[in-house]
Amino acid sequence: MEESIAKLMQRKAGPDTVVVKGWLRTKRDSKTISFLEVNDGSSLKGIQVVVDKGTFNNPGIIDQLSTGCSVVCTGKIVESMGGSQSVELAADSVEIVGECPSDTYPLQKKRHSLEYLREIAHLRPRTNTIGAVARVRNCMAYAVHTFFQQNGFYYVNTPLITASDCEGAGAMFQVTTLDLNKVPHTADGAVDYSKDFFGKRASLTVSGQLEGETYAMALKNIYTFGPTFRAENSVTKRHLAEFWMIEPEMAFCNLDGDRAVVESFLKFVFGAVLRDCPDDLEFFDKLVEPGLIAKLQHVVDTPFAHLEYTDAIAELEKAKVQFDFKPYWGCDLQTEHERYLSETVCHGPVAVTDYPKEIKSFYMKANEDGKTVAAMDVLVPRLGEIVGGSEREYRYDVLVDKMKALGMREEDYWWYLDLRRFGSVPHAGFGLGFERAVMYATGMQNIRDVIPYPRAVGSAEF
RNA sequence: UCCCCUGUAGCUCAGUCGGUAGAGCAGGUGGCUGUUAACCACCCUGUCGGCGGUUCAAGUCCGUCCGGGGGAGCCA
Repeated sequence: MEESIAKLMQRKAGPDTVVVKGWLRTKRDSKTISFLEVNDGSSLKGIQVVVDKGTFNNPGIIDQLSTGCSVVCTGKIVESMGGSQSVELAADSVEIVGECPSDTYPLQKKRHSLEYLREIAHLRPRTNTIGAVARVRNCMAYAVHTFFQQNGFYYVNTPLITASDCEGAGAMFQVTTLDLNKVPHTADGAVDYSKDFFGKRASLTVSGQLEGETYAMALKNIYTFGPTFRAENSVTKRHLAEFWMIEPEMAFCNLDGDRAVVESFLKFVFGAVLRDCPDDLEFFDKLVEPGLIAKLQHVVDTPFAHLEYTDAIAELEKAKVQFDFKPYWGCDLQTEHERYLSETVCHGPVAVTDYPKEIKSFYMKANEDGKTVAAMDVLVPRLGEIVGGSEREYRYDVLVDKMKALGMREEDYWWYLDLRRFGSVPHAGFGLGFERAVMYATGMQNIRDVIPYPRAVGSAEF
């Protein structure tokens, strides 16, 4: 394996000949000397390659170098005379691997708008911002697996194509091989899905939770981490049609246990970014969200507060600030409420639990009071909700009654109900939208800038 | 789906009361310098998103369609 530029720049000056491969970000020329900044994505800042035209064997090549071209440079690591880097490469040779015509190359040595970069999503990872996002995203994905693996969770791959509409979490994308110009019909005029690929109507999954629960009933602690799809007709900076979700599920676990896992999980993931991506975070802190590092450090250092929904509403009702939406018992918390609870009441992350059953999903465990369910949202400063979770209803009769009340058909969930018939145990879990977490860690304001190729309504270029 | 904003040079944007378009950056040329988004001078660059309308005259006003952004709803 070749040494990355990030590794090379940690070296001390030495007599060894080293090779630098990467893309030219900028060239600063003078009569006798030329400075090249070469980046290979291993760090925000590239290595400075210095060409002394007097001793260089191929000075003509310098004129052919332009922003974006790929190069192979060989030379020795030397101490830098400039102020912005400790070492640099004194080049013996520079070779152009792929040229990059400057009159048509869409990226320039200047700041571009993120909107413009979205139009050239295939080139934008070469920019500072999107490159840094990619490294932070990678760090977080690795940390997610590390956290669960270290704590005895098994990684379960739940299906992407499903025939069940989990919890009605959102509009679904239909999956079919039927000829849309010749859709087969049954005698009563409905679409005849028995002729379709799966013999029944199928869709892309909106959540792997129900399938995840089945494996938690065997492996005790599991997690999923994969793509999820919502055909929601919403174009916002916080929604995607295709996004990645993390959904752990723990058997023999109640809501308090769930809350404890969330807290250590979030602290671990954000802690990993603080530890492993300091340069990228500094960049985001400086140019994207001032105070970002302090915000993340605060999440890592502060014990999460805990408020029951009823107490949270009481706090909101006595708040001195004017909300756009007046809070009352039974209302769903608006983002403004969530931020107030986290920022003003708790001064840090807070888990709000025990919500009214009417505003939560069918599978959440009913509490003794008959009014609330064992649900939990983790709220963080500046963002609001970052995680939603619950203890699941594990009592067969209670669950069936609830489904009936909602008009759900038992036979559609026969396998899910089987879990409550055969060795049922209290269990709990939560879901985290990975891109939302990456937004929080980077300060990026639009979800389309934290995933390589965003899919949204009317937008699936590339 | 609803509401608001927006579309002008390769990029970021200005363009007043309607009178046939301008700056910075990028690019080109030359100069200068161990430079750091280098710097200095000069030069080049336009179906003003599309279509239609009002007007002597439309980048500017009106209608409509398309693209982009933000908010609401819904959520992860």
